[in-house]
Amino acid sequence: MKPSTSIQDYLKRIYELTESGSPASTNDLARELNIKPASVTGMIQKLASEKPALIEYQKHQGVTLTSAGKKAALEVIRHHRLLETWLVQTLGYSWDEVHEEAEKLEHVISEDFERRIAAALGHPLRDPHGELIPTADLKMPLDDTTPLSALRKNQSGKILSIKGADADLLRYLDELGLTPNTMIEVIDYSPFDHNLTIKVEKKTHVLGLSVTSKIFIEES
Amino acid sequence: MKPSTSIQDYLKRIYELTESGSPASTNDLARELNIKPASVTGMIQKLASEKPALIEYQKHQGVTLTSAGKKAALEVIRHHRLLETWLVQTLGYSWDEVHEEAEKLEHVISEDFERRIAAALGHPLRDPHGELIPTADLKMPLDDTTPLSALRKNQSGKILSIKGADADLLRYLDELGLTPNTMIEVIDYSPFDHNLTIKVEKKTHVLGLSVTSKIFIEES
DNA sequence: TATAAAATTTAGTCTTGCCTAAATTATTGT
DNA sequence: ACAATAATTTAGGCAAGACTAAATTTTATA
Ligand SMILES: [Mn+2]
Ligand SMILES: [Mn+2]
Ligand SMILES: [Mn+2]
Ligand SMILES: [Mn+2]
Repeated sequence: MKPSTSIQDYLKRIYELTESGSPASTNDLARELNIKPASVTGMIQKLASEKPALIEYQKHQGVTLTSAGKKAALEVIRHHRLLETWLVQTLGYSWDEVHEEAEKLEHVISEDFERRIAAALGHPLRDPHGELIPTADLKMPLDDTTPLSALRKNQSGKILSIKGADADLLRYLDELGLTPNTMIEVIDYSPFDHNLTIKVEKKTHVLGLSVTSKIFIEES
Repeated sequence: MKPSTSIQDYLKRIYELTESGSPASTNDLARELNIKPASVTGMIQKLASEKPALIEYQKHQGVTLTSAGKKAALEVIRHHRLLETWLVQTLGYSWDEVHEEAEKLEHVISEDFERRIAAALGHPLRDPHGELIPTADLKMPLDDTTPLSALRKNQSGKILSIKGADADLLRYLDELGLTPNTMIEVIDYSPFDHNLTIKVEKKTHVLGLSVTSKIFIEES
């Protein structure tokens, strides 16, 4: 059985929150999903007791995905990222507008639809934010990527992706020319506030940690 | 508030069943929606007591749409038909494949998405089955159309539309070349079984009532 | 190491939309 | 007119997925 829209959203968030390696906490999930923590506990318990279980869960210890759960999560993420790519390419959406639409469509498109848009787009590797698109057999490609916040003076590289769906941030970055495939160089670093001064296309900008932690770089 | 997916499907079916003028019965609705009659009664009572009411209802008398209900129905129908048109045009779906996909997408696309596909398609008047697409301000255009089953020997005309979503029928009609905009002529009529012999592109076919009642003609 | 604060879980409730079984109302054939 | 049949409604239940309030557990702090 295909998981419900609700469950698909839980699994997707759990995937994202556990990418770092550590389990996802009830509260983090509640925040990301805009659902009260008590309700999240309920759903977590349900997902852990499905057969096969979609998540691994021990009281108060947070959750991780089982391989069944991971597969279901990657399915949704593939839909989401293909849809975003497709909306931008064929309907002229801008990269800050697509997320909400894809968030709803991802749950209802058929596998046939997925194949058709993937083929029409030429089986793209990344979505409009530079995020990797899981393959048709539901493997997430590997990526050698560093958050911009980890770079220091004189380091440089190419922007690969922007994490997160904050439309305001995306519009801001767009104005500064900070989009995927752009080359940047770190000019300066302020140790106390973690601000980075970077150079992009002859211009310099000072960016705070809330921005630099969302931008991912391929170092050069 | 936007009606739920369930309610949207009820309103759409009620619209279709009441196009003839007579109210839609509980049983007809139950059959069309694949929902048990008892459940339909429950939903009907709910829709009739919303404020504003979406349907008009008197016990045992069937239902009709109020103007609010009709507007909501036309909204869904517009989505459905634009989506079908778009899936055929941009993703190469055939006319017998699109219905199911549109049936799910119609409930989740945004008004922005609707505007974008309408514009991208050049504001089409009809969907791939020849059905009229409600306008952006939610009026259903008028159509001077006759079911093929009402034509008799020597009458002729152009196929405007095929009613209903039966994929097998659509594939069959496709093979015979009976698609919208095709000219046909009635060669013979059998009064007992209501079979019609028609000529299409030099070929003749004998069609029963279950087929001819689904094909709508502009007489010439 | 004892509290205080924060995170998490439990318990109980609500809404939506469906179901079955039983009761009621309408229609039909004689 | 009246029984049989068909259509519809009522009554009672269930599952999903959310919520609030209260209890519990963990973690942080003094
Ligand atoms: Mn898929
Ligand atoms: Mn979603
Ligand atoms: Mn539908
Ligand atoms: Mn609309």
